Amino acid sequence: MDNVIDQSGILAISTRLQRLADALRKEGQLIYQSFGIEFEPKWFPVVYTLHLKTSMSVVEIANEIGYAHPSTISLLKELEKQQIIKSKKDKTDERKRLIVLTPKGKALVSAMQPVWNNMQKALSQIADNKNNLMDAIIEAEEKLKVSGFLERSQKIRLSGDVR
Amino acid sequence: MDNVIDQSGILAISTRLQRLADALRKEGQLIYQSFGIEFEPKWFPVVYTLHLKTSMSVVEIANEIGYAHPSTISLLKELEKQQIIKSKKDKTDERKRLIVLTPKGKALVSAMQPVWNNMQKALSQIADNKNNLMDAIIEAEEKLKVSGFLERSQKIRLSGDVR
DNA sequence: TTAATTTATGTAGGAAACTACGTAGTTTTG
DNA sequence: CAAAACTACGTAGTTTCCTACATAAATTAA
Repeated sequence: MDNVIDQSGILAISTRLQRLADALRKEGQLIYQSFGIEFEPKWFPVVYTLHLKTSMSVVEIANEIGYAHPSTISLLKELEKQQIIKSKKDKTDERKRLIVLTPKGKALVSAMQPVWNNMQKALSQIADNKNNLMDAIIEAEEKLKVSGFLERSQKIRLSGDVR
Repeated sequence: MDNVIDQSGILAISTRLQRLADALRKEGQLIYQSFGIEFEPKWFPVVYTLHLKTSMSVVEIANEIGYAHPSTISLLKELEKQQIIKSKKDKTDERKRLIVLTPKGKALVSAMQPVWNNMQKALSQIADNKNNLMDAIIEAEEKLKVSGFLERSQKIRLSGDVR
């Protein structure tokens, strides 16, 4: 609480969230480097998803990781260039591209297991406090699913709350 | 917990943080609009800071809001174009620009008080759960200040934890 | 079975932050 | 007090996501 933004409290929450996301992503990058692994934090959602689900279309991946599909496409381009994934046309639906991990991709996933394990421990240290950050995120997202920020604002306004 | 990324848990925490930040910022924009006020969520840190501190240099603002100074400069450019702030050279230090709210900026801050009040209530609804999101952020940031993500990762690695 | 709609993918460009680097004042130091 | 170091500001370009729009294949409906 040593600066104005901290004091402004919850109003700057999206700023705070983004700052934290940024910090963790950047340090995550350094951790992969420190393990001598060529991998970028932003690739994690796609690669982890393909590791579990084997073969998916572009839009399926996008939905799974909660990204817009153009963002997913550009990640897939990078991963294809790195030969971590490859894709082939779906025989039964010519529109679809089925994405799979390459052998190199699978080897990478294996090699990253200890890194992910390590990161998980470090992140748990950071996020598990009186209030657990991951749980707080999940809870907030659930609230938002029930009724969004705008909707809540309007309900509060209509309830005669003009102070 | 209905998709792979949710299940991957804490490893995707920076993704989750960013997604939430994005969602709140976008809805925040809609709330300002619904109140008929021309204001962007990203301006909040600068404007709120100037509201409290009256007159500050570019770098002082950047430090206060926790942004890199070039980010601050581009926000200040927008705010100057909107005539919400203005700046003048510091007489005693020719390098510095002192930034202040214009009368229009001050009027805007007044007009936004009920909006900020409303948002604060809506955000509290969203963020206050079994785990309070804002407190969780603060606690995690404090942990990071003591020892960063990378540093913790390395300590965990050195402590013979090779599982 | 053609026309309308929906779905899957792709491209282009935008938003909100960042880093790297350069210039010009200010302060410190030898 | 001149040289070196530091500080303030600015520009350029990058990163990681996004939205808007286009096209083509598949499905649904008339």
